[in-house]
Amino acid sequence: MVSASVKDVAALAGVSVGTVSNVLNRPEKVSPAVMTRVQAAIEKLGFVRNDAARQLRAGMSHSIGLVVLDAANPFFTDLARGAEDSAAAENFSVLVGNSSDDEGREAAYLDLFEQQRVRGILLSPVGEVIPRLVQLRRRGIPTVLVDRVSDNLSFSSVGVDNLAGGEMAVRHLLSLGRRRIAFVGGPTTIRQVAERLTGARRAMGQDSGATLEVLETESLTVFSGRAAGEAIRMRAADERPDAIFAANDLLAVGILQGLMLMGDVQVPQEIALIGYDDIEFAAAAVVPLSSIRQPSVLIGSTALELLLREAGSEPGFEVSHVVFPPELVVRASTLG
Amino acid sequence: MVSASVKDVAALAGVSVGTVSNVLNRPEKVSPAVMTRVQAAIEKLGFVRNDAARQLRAGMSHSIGLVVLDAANPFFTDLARGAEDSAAAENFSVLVGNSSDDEGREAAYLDLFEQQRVRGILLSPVGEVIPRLVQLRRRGIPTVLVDRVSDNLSFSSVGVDNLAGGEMAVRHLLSLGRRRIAFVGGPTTIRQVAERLTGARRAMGQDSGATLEVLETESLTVFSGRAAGEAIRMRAADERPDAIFAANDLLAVGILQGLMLMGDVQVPQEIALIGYDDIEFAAAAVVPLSSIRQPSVLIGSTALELLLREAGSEPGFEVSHVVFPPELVVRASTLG
DNA sequence: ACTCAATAATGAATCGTTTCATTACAGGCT
DNA sequence: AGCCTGTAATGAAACGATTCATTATTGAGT
Repeated sequence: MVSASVKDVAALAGVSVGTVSNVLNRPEKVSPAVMTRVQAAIEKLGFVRNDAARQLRAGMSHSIGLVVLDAANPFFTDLARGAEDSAAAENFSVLVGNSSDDEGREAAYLDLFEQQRVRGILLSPVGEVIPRLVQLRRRGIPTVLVDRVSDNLSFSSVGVDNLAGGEMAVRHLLSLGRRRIAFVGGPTTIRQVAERLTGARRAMGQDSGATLEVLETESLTVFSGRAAGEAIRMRAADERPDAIFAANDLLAVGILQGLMLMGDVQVPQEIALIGYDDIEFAAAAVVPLSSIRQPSVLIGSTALELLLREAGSEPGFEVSHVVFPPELVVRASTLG
Repeated sequence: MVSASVKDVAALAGVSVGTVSNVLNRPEKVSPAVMTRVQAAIEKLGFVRNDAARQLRAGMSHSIGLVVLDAANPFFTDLARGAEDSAAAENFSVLVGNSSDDEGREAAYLDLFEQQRVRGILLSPVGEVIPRLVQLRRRGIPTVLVDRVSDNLSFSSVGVDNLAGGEMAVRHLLSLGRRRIAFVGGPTTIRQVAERLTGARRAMGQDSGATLEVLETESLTVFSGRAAGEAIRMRAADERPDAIFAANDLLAVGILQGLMLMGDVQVPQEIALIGYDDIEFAAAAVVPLSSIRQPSVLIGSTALELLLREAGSEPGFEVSHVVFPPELVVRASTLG
């Protein structure tokens, strides 16, 4: 026998299975004498609850599914930590899936989570998943969108205002007196990138003397950034921008390296640089990076709380949208 | 009704539940006519298997538990990816838990995984967990240790030879003609750190003209590294080491920044620097970092394969120990 | 026509836990 | 003694998928 069941425990303690269950779930209903007898039996047999059986009976699991775009990005690591902490406080656990920007993997995780009858799903979406989410909701599994706002109002969401963030970044660069701004980021099919760019354009609109150049990258990684930085370094000095807004910090770190190679271009003297996310590494870069902070841990914990609230409610529950304000963090890369 | 069961499908298709199950699990046993009828019913009702019920019946889940020391360290992110890919190939899924170097959290995840009756556990251990692992194995849940070798031979393990790695790093520094070597890392209670240091000492033994200084840090993070780097930069030039071996790449990145601040110390001219792990970021650092590569993805996939093999076997199965050789990767930080 | 074998479909039993209506019992009160 | 109340403990039913021994059906072979 591989593991003991309540029945075994009951037999050893000389009580009924119902009583064992009471010991486990409603200790106050059990007399002290029986209590200790049952506990001794549990101890002796090394009894461990079978979660599958509990779930089957309960009809729902005690887990939450989380699907992130990129498990290697510190932003999502932090977000996941926030969600896990909040979940633990309510005795839930979080299953993390990494979609790696791939619609197929995203769909596979949603299927898996549905089979597991998770209590709800936290999702930073890749593809056009709304119909699938509607279906899931109809089957009793609510979703909260994270790191994404505004677009489809029929699902709750928690995120940061990317437009405001983009605007804030570029306005900061303009306030330093910079006039030839470059936006580096891509692919622009990624919603967050597109929104930050829109925000940047909005900031430009207020200042007619300045220009905005857009350099699209293949991905939001350090390597893409480095390539972009080197491309800029190769230009004649008077063709370079005097400030760069990178769509995220990984890019910004790469750009920094591309620019400074051989000491060619000084940051911030010649080119000011600002990133997005304020990952831990931004502050630790060679030239500490200015950035637009997103409260990643808070986003995760808030989303989870919203989700649990929604999961416990009746259909027709009204969804809510939490938008945290982005915050400008100024460091050496945009001083002077 | 929140979701349909096999019974509902059977009723709609006008067959028995057993037949529905056959459609799902033994399609070859079912006549084409019935097949399509059942599939139509499944489609119509939006039937989704209930994983809890399957598991209960099967007695075991189709999941593997993985507990890592630090989800934010790219090394573990890569390892997890390797494990997930391998698992997916055999139709298993991986549940990831982050122990954050904390024995309590580690224990909590082991409990959770036992309740879920996972098929096996991949663990990079924090505390003294062997007794607990013995217990789990007795209950039918095998464990494979990752990123840890040699110590307890009663469990399978997959890792890299940290002694050899440490030796390799320091021998490389000596071969450059450097003589005043510093080892930066800590806390030395972390097994991997201690082993790398031992390896470093072994390399020193072969060269009597050289000295090894040990600088212990509080953690293996960029910030700890930066502090160590700054401390070294503050010394009089002739008291500085001429080469540094950092216990991991996060530290090395920090050290690099601490040293180069204000352009004071040149790497590698004045001080050569080598890290450990060869995370993606090492190659992308301002001065690309030499490092000791660990095949993180491969470690993860190998460990998972070992685990599944062990899970499918009889008790008494002999454990195995896979030790990958570390590999020296030379980049700009140790040239010249 | 009849037997036999092969193929399809059936449905009751099972996994382990929780729930809840029911029973058992002790002690207080008249 | 008889009745009532409240507390403890009971054990059968339920959750949903899978399995497997059994039954039904078909068709080939004589």
